Amino acid sequence: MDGGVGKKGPVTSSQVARLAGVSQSAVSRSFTPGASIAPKTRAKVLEAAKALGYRPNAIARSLITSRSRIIAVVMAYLENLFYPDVLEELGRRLAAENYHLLLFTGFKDRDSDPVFDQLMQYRVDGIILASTSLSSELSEECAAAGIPVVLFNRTTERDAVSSVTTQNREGARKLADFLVAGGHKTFGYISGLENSSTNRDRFEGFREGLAAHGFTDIIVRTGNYSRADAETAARQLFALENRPEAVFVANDHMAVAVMDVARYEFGLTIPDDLSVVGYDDVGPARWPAYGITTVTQPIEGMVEAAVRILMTQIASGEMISEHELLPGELIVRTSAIRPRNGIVTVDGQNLYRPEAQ
Amino acid sequence: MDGGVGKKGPVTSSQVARLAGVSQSAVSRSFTPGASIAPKTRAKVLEAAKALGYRPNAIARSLITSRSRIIAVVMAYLENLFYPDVLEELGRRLAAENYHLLLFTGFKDRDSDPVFDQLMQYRVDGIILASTSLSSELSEECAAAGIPVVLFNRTTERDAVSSVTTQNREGARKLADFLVAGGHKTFGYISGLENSSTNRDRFEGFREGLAAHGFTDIIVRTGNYSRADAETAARQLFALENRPEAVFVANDHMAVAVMDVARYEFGLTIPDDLSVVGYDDVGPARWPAYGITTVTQPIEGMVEAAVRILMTQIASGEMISEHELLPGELIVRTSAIRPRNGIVTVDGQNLYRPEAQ
DNA sequence: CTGAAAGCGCTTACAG
DNA sequence: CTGAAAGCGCTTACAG
Repeated sequence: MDGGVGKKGPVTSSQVARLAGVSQSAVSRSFTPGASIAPKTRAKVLEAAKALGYRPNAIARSLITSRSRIIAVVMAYLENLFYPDVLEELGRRLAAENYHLLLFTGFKDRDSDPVFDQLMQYRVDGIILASTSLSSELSEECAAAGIPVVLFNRTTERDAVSSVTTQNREGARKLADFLVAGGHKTFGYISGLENSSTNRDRFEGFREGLAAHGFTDIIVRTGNYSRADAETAARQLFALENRPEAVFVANDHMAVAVMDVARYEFGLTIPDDLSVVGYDDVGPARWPAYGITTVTQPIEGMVEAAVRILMTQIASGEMISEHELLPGELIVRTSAIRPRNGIVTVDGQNLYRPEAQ
Repeated sequence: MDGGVGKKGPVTSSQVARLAGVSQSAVSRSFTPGASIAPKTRAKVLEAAKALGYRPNAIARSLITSRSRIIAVVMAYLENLFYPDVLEELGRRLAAENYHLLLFTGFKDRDSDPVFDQLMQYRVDGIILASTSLSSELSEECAAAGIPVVLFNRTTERDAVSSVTTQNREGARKLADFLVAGGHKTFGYISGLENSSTNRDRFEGFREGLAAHGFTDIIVRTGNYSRADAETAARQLFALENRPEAVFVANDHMAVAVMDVARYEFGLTIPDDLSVVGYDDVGPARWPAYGITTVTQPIEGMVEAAVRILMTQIASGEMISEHELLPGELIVRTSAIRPRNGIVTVDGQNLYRPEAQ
């Protein structure tokens, strides 16, 4: 019997109590931080617990405290490396708060019902929602059920549900400024999912930015945040007689695909024949083969905010929504022609900050 | 009160029972597939449940059945896209089996104790372990505690714990054959984590394969499965006076970094100046910028096997270990000089199958 | 500081 | 097919 773990399944607090010669309550108190228990008693209990290999049953504890210490993370697809990065940071952060991460992924991002049902059955303490199509439906259902929800990297019209995003509109406007300052005259946009708030904000910011300089024509194609669709969109765009000089792709994940199509199918040289800018500052954007000029989304800050909002709401029991809006930075690399002015170097990174001059 | 969900928290089976005019047992039976309940009674119950927005409390159910229907997935890092792909497939597959996925990630892959403690407290029904450093320790602790474990993409010396891997040794041998057939005479290897079984198998297969053709010298550098370390290793390798003509990088994730260093820091043309082969067939390996000649690891098959092994063990209660060893295919792309013979095209993919001739 | 007792929301023999 | 009752492993007033 290594460590006292026998065939009869996990050890219970009563078994520990018997061995330690105390009541079952005393065992429970020994494992509850801040409970009123004599140090001596506690020591006896911990010794017995160790001898038997006892660990409190979190399921039983949940039932009585009606706190599962589980946070559900809904992330339909992980194809875009941005999300695995977020997931890793969430794992770290939630563990630090002594919470656990129940992951919902790999489902066809259409109907929320099955997912919602599971969430409810496990009485999760909170939900982080990073799935575009599901957002509105699911978040309303959860809010109605009194479960704290934070939308991650997206918002809905309803103000009542908390969200963490970055300043997509401002970021996209900066990209427009950057491209105009670089001397480009014609522009294309390869969009993400058309009903996603992030896509809308990025497109609007881009349009506003260009309009401010008198450019009102943007050739738009749809990439749906997927590599395959982005490739198709790029093919359409580059086959055009009047191919735009600069293309803003709604995220880096697609921008990589767009650059591949430009180079390997159309023989274009980047940035001489075509400038490409993206969004997110995801891994491949930093690889020399791509060197994408892009706007960062600060994952650590976003995750920290999401967890903080959730913890606050769980602790207070109040459903007061918060909206955290973090800034992003335009990082200048090699995928687009650079303007003469406005680029500053900070910590070895080239940033576009025209206002700093 | 939308849907009957009021302030007093989730609805219980007793409340449904009262509304439906039946016993609480009857409500429970209505939600238990195969339980003995009259269709009429069940209809009444379901109606009442719907009116109140009732969902069975999975926590309470777990407590009594001592089945949590939760599978823990331990995956220290998600930097290598292979793992997010696995995770997505696991999400799909486990959901199909009506299981849930508790994810442990983002921890410093050193000491297993905190992770193990959490696993135990939640009484997970099974564990899928895809973290190199933790494997041996954690898997033994879990086995001792009677929790089914499957090692994913790794094995330990102890035969007692189940595992799912691909034929790394055979795959690496094929790569050696391929490179020799391509006319290469000098060889390098950039390794993964040196204590990982996968790395050991790949290296041994490679060495055996080369030795069979009379090549016994391999210049080895350590990449630890990380991009940063792989870059350093590549720099060392390429700075050598007698740089090898062909390099086998232990996985595609690192191979991308190695190719970047070769091209952008050493000005090498691939494959004219240098042949690179990898392993896994991960996303970027398929991008035209890399086109890595590599050996596949069939994610769907691996996940299917891992889940199947777990389900079997959970159902039987027996701790009989299984070892699933899936084959991989050598896919020929553009990162290495091709041999004249042995390449066949199947479903639009070029495979190296010299024996098929 | 401690123990006896109630109770969290279910499942499941048991008796009818 | 149905209901009353026991019990899963805990936490937490309550009384001492």
